Amino acid sequence: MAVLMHVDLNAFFAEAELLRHPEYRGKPLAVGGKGRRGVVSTASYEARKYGVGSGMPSYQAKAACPNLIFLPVDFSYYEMLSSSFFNYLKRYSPLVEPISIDEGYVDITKALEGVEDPMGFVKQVQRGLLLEIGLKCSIGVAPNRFLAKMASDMKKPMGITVLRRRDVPRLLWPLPVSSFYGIGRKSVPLLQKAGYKTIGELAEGLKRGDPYLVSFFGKNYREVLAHAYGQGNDRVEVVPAEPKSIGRSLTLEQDSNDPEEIESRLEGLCLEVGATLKRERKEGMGVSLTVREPSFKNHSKSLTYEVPVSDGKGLYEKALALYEEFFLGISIRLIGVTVFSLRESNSTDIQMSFFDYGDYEKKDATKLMVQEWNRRLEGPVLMVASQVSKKKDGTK
DNA sequence: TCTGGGGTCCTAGGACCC
DNA sequence: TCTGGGGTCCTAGGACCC
Repeated sequence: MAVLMHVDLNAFFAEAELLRHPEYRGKPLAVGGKGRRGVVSTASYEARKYGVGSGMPSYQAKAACPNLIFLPVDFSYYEMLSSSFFNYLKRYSPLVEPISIDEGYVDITKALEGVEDPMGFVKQVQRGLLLEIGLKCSIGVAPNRFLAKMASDMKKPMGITVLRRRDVPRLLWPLPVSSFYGIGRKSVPLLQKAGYKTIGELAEGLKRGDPYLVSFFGKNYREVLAHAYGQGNDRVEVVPAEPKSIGRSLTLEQDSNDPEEIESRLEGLCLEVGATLKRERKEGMGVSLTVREPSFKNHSKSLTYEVPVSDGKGLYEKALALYEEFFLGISIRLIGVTVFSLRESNSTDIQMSFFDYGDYEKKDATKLMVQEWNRRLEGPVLMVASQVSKKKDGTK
């Protein structure tokens, strides 16, 4: 049987700030958006005593805790620490799967062979992380991903929880359905109304095949049933999955219906997405524009094209067309743009620097590049312009 | 002074093809 | 005339996670 650890960094953003601001240690601290509409990303444990927590509007956090030290999110710093964290984990087993910036799975089945004190091994992982990098973590140890994840949540901070299948009735079933991984804000009240308050009650209903639950969970039914009885996938994927979409969004400081303001924000977002596409060497066949109304009602318009979007400028043209066609004049709280149907971009920096070939078929772009080379080298012309067919656009 | 930002996955309906 | 059925792609919306 597999042995998996789920390692979860405790109050990661806050602890990361405390590492470089030791003077704030012992004081209530929160990391989040400082703007009028900002929210708390992470609160330190001291701040949590005041009721400050993730998702709370920043102004409310400051009201709840007047001494709160409030710092902006510094993602690239956290990413740096995060990669140290995952590299550290790889010293115990090569089978490490990052799940997010602050948590991951480690398959320690092999690593534990011949180890006399498995609990000591796990304690060493936790202590070493604190000693060497200065980060606190909670660790769940279990025979599969689901149980390991549930286990790491059970003791925080600096907890270690072993959750074997035989422990499920005692340790998992008494928990409220809200703590079940995959059951969120919207589902909890519905399940409660149907009489399922604890995971144990849910497990019983699932086993019984309650038609309400069958329809409620749909194609996930079998997996949820397995999870409720402590069974599940035990594979740890070491090779990172390719991203499926890249996007940016922005909540405006004030709701606006001013096209000039909105378009300039949109352009900024598109340029950022374009920069990420370039850095990740990706291009996308689809563009989606998202708008949130002041009422919090979301709308999205998306289109798939025949020619990939690979840079910020080309993205902005498409996003702007969607904005003008569908959202011009309406009042907006948030605007976002996403590129999807990603594929590997084979464009090199040299190709990109010659010209923007976003409006051309890819093969034509290659022809154009040859032309460009020939022109610059004043060498033989290998192709003539008439052979290059210009395509209007990939818009369907 | 209500409610961020970056993602993944699922559902459902319509178009289209065979 | 009285309405197939499966598969795939696209789009819009929404739940959920960190």
